Amino acid sequence: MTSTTGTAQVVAVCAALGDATRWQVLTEVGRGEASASALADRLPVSRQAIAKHLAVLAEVGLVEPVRVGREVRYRAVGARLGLLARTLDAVGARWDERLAAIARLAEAADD
Amino acid sequence: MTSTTGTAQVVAVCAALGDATRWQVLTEVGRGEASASALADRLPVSRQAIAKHLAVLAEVGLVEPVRVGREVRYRAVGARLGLLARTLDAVGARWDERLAAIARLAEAADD
DNA sequence: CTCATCTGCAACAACAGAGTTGCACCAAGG
DNA sequence: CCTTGGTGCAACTCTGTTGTTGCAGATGAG
Repeated sequence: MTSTTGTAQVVAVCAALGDATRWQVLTEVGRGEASASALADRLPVSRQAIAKHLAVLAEVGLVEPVRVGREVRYRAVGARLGLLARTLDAVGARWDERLAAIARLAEAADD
Repeated sequence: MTSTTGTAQVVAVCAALGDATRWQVLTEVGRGEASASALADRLPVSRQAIAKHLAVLAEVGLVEPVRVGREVRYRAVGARLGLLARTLDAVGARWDERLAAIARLAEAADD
């Protein structure tokens, strides 16, 4: 198990986050554990559509199923989002650092 | 000017990052400024496909066009990625903090 | 036991997007 | 001037995804 996220997983998680309805489902789950049926009452889509979104979110670890009696509630996993955030930040920092290095070289060449 | 990213923009940027080919284009640009034609030589897709990906990336600010003579080179904007990372991290932290608060309540109820 | 409710599977329609090819246009260099 | 390499636009195909409806199966409540 790596502490850094592979590029394939980065793409997968971002793809999961890159849908307006799915983001709405995710944030709603973030407000508190909820089942697909409960979410269908609050959101303007059918229960099955929400179930599919939850399956996608669970696939990449952004959400976790919790069996409560006969219903399946889902809870948001903040750590997964935090891990992605750190990976993205590291990549972005590398780009900017590279540009800064080039800028330093150009400045040194002026002498 | 907000220091936090709106949900619509979060979804848009994540959607831009949620494609394997586009991520490949982005990381290649991150290695150094490059034009669509130059990228087409290194990647297994046509120049027009790359041009579309660059347009999507530029739309959300992950990449920036730089005119050099008659060619248009693109450079990766790490700050944009860093901003997204901070937004995602804040959201994830909120979820986990909420869960921790519930855990504290449950523990207090045990007394 | 019976009923209501929640879940899961499957088939289908509709839309979005990724990729291609082809052509026109512009600008630098011989 | 003319050629060459780069960009931009448009149309088309094709695959994947989103969302729907319908039905069957499980499971707790009365």
